[in-house]
Amino acid sequence: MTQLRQLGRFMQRDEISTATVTDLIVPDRNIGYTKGHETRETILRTALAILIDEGWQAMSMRRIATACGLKLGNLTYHYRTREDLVRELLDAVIASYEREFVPIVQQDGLRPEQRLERYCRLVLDDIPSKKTTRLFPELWALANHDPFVHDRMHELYARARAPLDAIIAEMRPDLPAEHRETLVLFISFAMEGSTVFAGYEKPFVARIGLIKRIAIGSFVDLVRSYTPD
Amino acid sequence: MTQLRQLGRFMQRDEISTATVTDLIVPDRNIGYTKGHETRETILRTALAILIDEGWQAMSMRRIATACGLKLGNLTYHYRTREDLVRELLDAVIASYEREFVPIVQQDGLRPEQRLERYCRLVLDDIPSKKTTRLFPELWALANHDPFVHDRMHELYARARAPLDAIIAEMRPDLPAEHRETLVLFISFAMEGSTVFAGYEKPFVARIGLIKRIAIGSFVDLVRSYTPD
Amino acid sequence: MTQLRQLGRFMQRDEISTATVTDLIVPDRNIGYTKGHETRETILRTALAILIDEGWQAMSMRRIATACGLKLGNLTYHYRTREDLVRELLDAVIASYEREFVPIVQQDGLRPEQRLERYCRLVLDDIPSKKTTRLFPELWALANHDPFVHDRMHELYARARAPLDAIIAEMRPDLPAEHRETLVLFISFAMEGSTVFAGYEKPFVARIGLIKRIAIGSFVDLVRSYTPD
Amino acid sequence: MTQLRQLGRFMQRDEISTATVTDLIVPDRNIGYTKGHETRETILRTALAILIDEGWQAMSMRRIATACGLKLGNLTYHYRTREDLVRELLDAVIASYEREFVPIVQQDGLRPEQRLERYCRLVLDDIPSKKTTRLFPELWALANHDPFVHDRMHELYARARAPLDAIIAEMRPDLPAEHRETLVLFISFAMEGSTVFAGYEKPFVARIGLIKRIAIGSFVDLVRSYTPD
DNA sequence: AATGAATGAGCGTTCATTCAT
DNA sequence: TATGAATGAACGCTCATTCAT
Repeated sequence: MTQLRQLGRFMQRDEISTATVTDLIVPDRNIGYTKGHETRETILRTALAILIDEGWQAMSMRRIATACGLKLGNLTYHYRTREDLVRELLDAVIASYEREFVPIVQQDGLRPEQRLERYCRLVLDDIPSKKTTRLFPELWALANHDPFVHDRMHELYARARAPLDAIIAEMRPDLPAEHRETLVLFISFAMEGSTVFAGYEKPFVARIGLIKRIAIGSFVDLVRSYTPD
Repeated sequence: MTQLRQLGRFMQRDEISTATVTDLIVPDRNIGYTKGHETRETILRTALAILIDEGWQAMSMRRIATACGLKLGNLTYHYRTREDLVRELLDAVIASYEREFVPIVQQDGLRPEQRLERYCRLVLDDIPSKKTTRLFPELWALANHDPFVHDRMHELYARARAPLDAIIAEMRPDLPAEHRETLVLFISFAMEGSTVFAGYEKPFVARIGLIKRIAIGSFVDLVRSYTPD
Repeated sequence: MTQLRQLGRFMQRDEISTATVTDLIVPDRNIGYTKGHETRETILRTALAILIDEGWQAMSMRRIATACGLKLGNLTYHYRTREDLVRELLDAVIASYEREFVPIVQQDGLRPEQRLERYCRLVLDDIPSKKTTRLFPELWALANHDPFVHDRMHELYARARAPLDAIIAEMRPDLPAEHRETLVLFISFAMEGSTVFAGYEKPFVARIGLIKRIAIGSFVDLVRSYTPD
Repeated sequence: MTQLRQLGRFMQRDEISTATVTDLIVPDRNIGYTKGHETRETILRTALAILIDEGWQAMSMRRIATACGLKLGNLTYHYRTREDLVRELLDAVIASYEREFVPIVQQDGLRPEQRLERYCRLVLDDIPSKKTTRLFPELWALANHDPFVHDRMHELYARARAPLDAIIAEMRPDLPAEHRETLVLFISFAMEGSTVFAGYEKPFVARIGLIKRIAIGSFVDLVRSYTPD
């Protein structure tokens, strides 16, 4: 349990993998002043990197400040409270996932089955990334005790499920909405569950290929053959 | 973000749901001295209750001590460091899950398909319990940054998968081990994934019945019809 | 003890009672540039309102700035240091009291006793105002640790006593100066003392009428019948 | 305004006048452990000394800790929050005043007028003490924004007025209660008002003798001759 | 087995002030 | 005039840990 503290103590700025999280877009509040905007971007990127590398508890204001090369006082100038920072961070992170996943299945010219397969493949391809593997379990844990995280996270998931719902509606126009939605739900969280087992540095990450095949095959069969009884 | 603090401020000892977690067994190191043993049990039970009710960060030594009615000094007598306490807590929690799940499928006289269904049903029935919904995401997050938690948790999962592996081996003796294991893995984490969406106080907890039916049907189909190609 | 913080959190700009303190006159240092002068006036008025509503500690540069709708940087342009602001604020506040009280007794055609009564009545009428009740105890406390406040405040009191001294000199030309001055002093601080008990929102504010009658009667008797022995 | 900070910076432990405030009685919570009790006594005495010497704002947890020779962590062990400390401090301070003033007039064998004179003399004798001069204005200012201080303080004053009420009831059994109480009130706050003018290091401290004579004479006359009309 | 006492580090936050633009 | 940015110090508080009794 103590390795976190030790990490925090000895880790230098450069060791943090900010490079892996470059797609955060920070709202530009003071148009015309680019400096502050860049600083806020750096802050969020660094905070996310710490969150990913060392976990929620390590992501303290002081830790973020030193990792950014900022003084604590200046960090609180840009984000007056930790809560402000966390909220904007979550907004940015979640927005980045939305940007990534929503346009996935808008590629026309594919049959719905192919689009289903493609959707699942893209989701499962993302699982073993360090960012996803580390970030989401953190969010799941936080969501249990923090309504804001809970709501934002399930909002993201709802949007991520929308294209899947559209695909299945095409494949199975006969299904009542509730059954269709629950199929979508099942497929969605069956894939999410793989994070803990086949994610970054997880025991079965090497088997992700076979897992993917089994999962996608199973999902396609399910959608094809499901009957509400 | 602040609700933890507020909970901590207003929550009284009695409100903690120790009642829901009565099945912890603490190793009795001092045979004959039952008092200390009971105290250690109370400590772990209380710690778990806090972990479940308020999250990992709230589970501080002070918090545990006051919730137990112990003085801090006495708590550190029983568990010299927080790490000691956490390790024994995780051991006890994980052992309790093992006691719960391992004997599940040893009921003879059932066909393997029935046992598969039964296994999945039992696992999914446990998902919406407060204890499971709150505890496991916490473990998943911790496992990302703490090798001890990582190892103990995956050890638990490995044991939990063993009966499923036996069932599928019976159903599909033709399958190579790797394929069989991966099927088991997929079924296992597909169910785990439901925690975040259909667990205690989660948005789709009401739909757990339909989810269960879809999941089990899908798993049975999968095991029956899977071909390694 | 925490209500200040809560006040600070929830109070909006408009709730501050700037309306009650409109009689501040700020020295215009840049004749011709009225904009800055108006800004300085707004700043002082707002600062006073905060001082009255929330106390000395709440009157921070940031708090004043946001309450004024100014940016902190701009506030420090107008008042380079907090000390500058405080000094000018005190000067303005004290000057406003001087403007209020000095002309009180210059109304001719009244007998000295009537003017004494009138003076006391005016002073006592002012006691239950929010401004006076809140401001003066703050000044008394500050004066104990800050020579500037001490000196400015007693300068104000000295000027406020002057008309009273004139009245009593008329009524009792026989009294030696020291005795007359001490009578003035006694009457003066006997009235000041009522602030804490019968001021704004104080326990005996409802009894201010009877208090006034007792006080004035007592003072008139005292001046009439006092003998140095 | 800056001298407070400088005082805080350069003042050493020994310079604080703890000697002037030795009559605080701290509730003994852990019977048997005298060490902690002594520590808490020292803490309150030191806190009071700082409050008197440097004012409310200077009485920070860090300031108190260093002035006591304690570490901050240890101070918060004895008083978990500043609020706890402040409350116990005020309770102790106010209790000490009660111990001092309540038994004043229980000395029998004196005529009521003599007891009235004696009461006023004792109150006025206390005014120029550093402790009283410094402490009460601080309380008055705090009471304006803090209901706890407000209530405790006026509770003290109510008890302090009780003996005076008894005396006047003896002298003037003909007076209705409300008139008697208001007389008491007037006498009481007329004396309190002298704090700001004739207290410790105040401009008219040298004239306290004459003030005392005028005040007491005036009060005796008032009680004797007051008519409700 | 239990308690009180103490330490040192860290937390989030507020603040007065300075300065470049 | 006015704004954004930054600094350094202090604040109240929580924490894991150690130790004498």
